[in-house]
Amino acid sequence: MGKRGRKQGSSGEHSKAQLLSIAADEFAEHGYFSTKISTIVKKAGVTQPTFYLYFPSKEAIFQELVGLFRNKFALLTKKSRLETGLELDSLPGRIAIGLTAIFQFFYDNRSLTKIGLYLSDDAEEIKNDIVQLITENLESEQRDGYFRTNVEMRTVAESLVGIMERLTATYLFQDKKKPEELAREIVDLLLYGLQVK
Amino acid sequence: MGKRGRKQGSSGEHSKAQLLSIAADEFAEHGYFSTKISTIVKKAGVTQPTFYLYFPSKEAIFQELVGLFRNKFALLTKKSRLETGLELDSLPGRIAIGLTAIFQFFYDNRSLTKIGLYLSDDAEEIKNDIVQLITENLESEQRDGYFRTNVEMRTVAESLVGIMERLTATYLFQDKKKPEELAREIVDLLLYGLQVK
Amino acid sequence: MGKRGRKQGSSGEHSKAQLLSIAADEFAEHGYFSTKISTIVKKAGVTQPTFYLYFPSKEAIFQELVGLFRNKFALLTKKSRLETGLELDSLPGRIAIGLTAIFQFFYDNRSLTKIGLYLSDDAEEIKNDIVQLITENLESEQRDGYFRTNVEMRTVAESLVGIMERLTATYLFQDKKKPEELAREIVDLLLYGLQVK
Amino acid sequence: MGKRGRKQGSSGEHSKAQLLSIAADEFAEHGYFSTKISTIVKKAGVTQPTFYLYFPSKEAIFQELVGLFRNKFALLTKKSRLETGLELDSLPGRIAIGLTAIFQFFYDNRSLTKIGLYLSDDAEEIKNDIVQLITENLESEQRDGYFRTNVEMRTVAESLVGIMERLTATYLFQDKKKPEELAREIVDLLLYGLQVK
DNA sequence: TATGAATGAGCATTCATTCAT
DNA sequence: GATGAATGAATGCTCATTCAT
Repeated sequence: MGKRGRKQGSSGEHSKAQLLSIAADEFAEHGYFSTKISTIVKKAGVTQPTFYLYFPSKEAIFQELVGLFRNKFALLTKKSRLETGLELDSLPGRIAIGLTAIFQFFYDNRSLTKIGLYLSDDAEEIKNDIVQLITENLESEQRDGYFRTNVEMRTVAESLVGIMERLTATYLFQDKKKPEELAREIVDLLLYGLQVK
Repeated sequence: MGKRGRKQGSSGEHSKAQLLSIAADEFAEHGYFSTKISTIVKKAGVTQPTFYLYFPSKEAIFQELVGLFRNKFALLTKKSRLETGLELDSLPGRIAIGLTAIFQFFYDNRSLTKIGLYLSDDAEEIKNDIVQLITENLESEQRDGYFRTNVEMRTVAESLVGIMERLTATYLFQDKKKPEELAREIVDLLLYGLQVK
Repeated sequence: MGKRGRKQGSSGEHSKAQLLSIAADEFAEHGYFSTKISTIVKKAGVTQPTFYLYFPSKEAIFQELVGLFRNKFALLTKKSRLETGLELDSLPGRIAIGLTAIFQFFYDNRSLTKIGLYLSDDAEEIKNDIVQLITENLESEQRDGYFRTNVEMRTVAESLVGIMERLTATYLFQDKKKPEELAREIVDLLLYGLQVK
Repeated sequence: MGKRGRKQGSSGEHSKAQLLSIAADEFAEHGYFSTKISTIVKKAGVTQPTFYLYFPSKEAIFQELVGLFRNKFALLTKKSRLETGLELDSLPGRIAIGLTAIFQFFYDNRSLTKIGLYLSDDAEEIKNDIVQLITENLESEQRDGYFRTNVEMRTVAESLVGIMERLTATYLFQDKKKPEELAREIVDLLLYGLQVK
C-alpha cells in the first residue's frame, strides 16, 4: 500500500487531481492574485515543492483549469446546434435542451465556470469563441427558416452569451433557478420578445 | 504662474484629478493587482508620497473610481424610465433613448466603465442595483401596458444587463457599433424576439 | 490685534510654547518614534512648515524639552543639600523637604519628567549627573556626622535615584501617593532600614 | 555535512536561534524603532524572507524576547523567598543569595535584560509583576519576624526594584561591581539604613 | 508669521519559486 | 514522490523635511 493507505501507483495522480480541485475552488473564491500557492498546498496537505512537481507555475495550473472549462464549454455548444427539418412548434423545446446542458455543466462545475467565464484573462476570448460557434449555429438555423431573417445573428449570439453569463451568476449560482428554468425563460424571451400581442 | 506653468491655487486639485484619471486607465488596462502605485505616480509626474497626500491607499483610489461609476450609472438608469401615456408605436424609440445615454456614458468613460462593470469586487453589487432599478422601471412600464404581462421582469432586467455588459465589451469598446445602433438592436431583439412572423 | 484676537507680537511666542507643550505630551504618551510631527502640528492648529519655523528638527524640540527638565532637576537637587549644624532629630524632616520639592516638580511636570527620566537617550546621563550631585551632598552630610560612615555614598545615591524613579512611575504618576508621603517613606526606609529593632 | 558545514537537520532551529540572539543585541543597542530587520538578517547571514519564516513580524520577535526575560525573571524572583525558621543572623546572607542569582541572570543576559527591563512597552508591567511577587515574599518574611512591622512592604518592594534597575544599569552593566557585591550592598542598605548607630 | 504642495529616503512585509537531500 | 529551508524581487506605505509664495 502507498502511504496513507491509498492504492499504490496513484499517489502522484491523486496529488495532482487534489491540487487541481483545490486550486479551482481557491481561484474561484479569491481570484487569481489573492490565491496563494501556500494556501493551496496547505489545503492539499502537501508541501510547496510538491506543487512544482506537477505544475511549472501558478500561471500554469490556472491555465490548465481554464483549458478544462474551455474545451467542455465549446463541446457542449457545438452539440447544441439544431438538426434541420424540425417543426417550428418543437423549436423552443429543442433550443432549451442545448441551453440546459450548458447550464447544467456550469452548475456542476461552479469553480471552473467562474474561472473560465469571469476570472480568466482569456475569458473574453473564450466567450468570443463561443459566440462564433453560436453565431454559426444561429445562422445555419436561420437559413433553415427557424428564425426571422432581418436580425443580425452575431449580435443575437453576443446577447445570448451575455444573458447566460449574467443569469448564471445571479440565478444559477445563487440556487434561485434551475438549469431548465433558465433555459426556458431565455428561449421565451429571445423567441417572442416583450411586445404586447 | 505656478510651478510648471500651471495656474496657481489649483495645483493640488489638478494633481488629484490627474492621479484619478491615470489610475483609471491603469486599473482598466492591467487590473487591480497588476496596477502599481509606482507606475501611476510616474505617469502623473509626481512622487509616491504625493499619491498618499490625496488617497489613503491603493484600495481607496480604486473605490473612489468605482463610486464615480456607480453613481453616474444609477443616475442614468433612473432617468431612463418611460413616462406614462406613450403611444405603443413610439416605444422602441423611447426605450432606445435611455439605452443610448447609458452606452454613450460607457463609451465616454471606457476605463471607469471597465472598472465598475468588470473589475471591481463590487461589480456584481453594482449590477444588482441596476437590475433592481431596471426591474422597477420595467414593471411600472408593464403596468402601463407597454409590455406583455406573462414574463418575469426581473429576469428580463438581468438579461438586459447581461446583454449590455457583453455588447459594451465586444462592440462598443471595439468601436464596432455606436451607442444608438446598440440601443436600437437591443430594443429590436427584446421587443420582437427571433420568431418568424 | 493679532489674528484670532491674541495680543499682538506674541503670536509667534504663543505658537512656540503651544508646540512645546503639545510635543511634551505627545512624546510622553507615545515615545519619540511614535510621535509624529504631523500630529503635533495638527493639535497645535498650525502647519508643518510653521513647526520648522521654531524648531530645526524633531530631534531639536525633543532635546529642548529634555534640557528644560534637566536644568530644573539639577537645580532642585542642588538646593536639597543640608546645612551643617543640624540636630540629628531634625534630619528626617529636613531631608524630606528636598525630596518633596523634587517629587512636586515631577508631579507638576509629568510629561516633561517622563521624557527626561525615562524616554530620552540622555536619561542615563541626566540621572548620572543627579547621582553625582546627590553623592556630593551625601558625602558632605556624612562628613557632618549625619550618616554612618561605613557605607558607600555613591551607591546610596544611585539607589536613591532608582527608588525615586520607580516610585514616581508607580505611585506619584498613578496618584496613589503624594510628594510628601513618598519623601517621608523613602527617608524612613533609607535611614532606618528594615531590621527588627 | 549540511550547507555551510552545520550539522544537518537543525538548520532551521539554528537560524531561528541565531536571529533571536542577534535581534536581542540589536534591540538592546539601538532600541525597537531604530533596529532594522534588514540589519538583523544581514548579521545572521540570511535574507529577509527567512526572517519571516520564523517570526511573523518585527513586533513578534521583540515580544518573544520580552517573554523569555519575563519568565526567567519571575522564576528567579519566586525562588528567592526565604524559608521560615531562619536565624536573624543568617538573614543578610540568605537575602543576598536570591539577589545575586537575579543579578547574575541580568549579567549573563545583558541584551535580554535591557529589553525586558528598559525598552519594552511591557517593562512597567513586568516590573509590576515582580514587585507583586517581592511584596508577597517580604510580607511573608515580615510575618516570620524577619523585618520590622511598621513599614509598608509594597513600597519596599518598589524601592528594591528601583534600586536593582538602577544599579544594574550603572554598576553591573558597566562592569563596576559584581552580582554578589551589589547584592550585599543592597542588603546592607535596606536592612540597616543610613542612621548613625 | 504662515502655508499649500511636494519629496527623498527608507522599511516591513509578501510570494512564487528553487536547491539539496 | 516528497520536503525542509531558503531566497530574489517586489510593493505599498510612512515621515521628517523643504520650497515657493
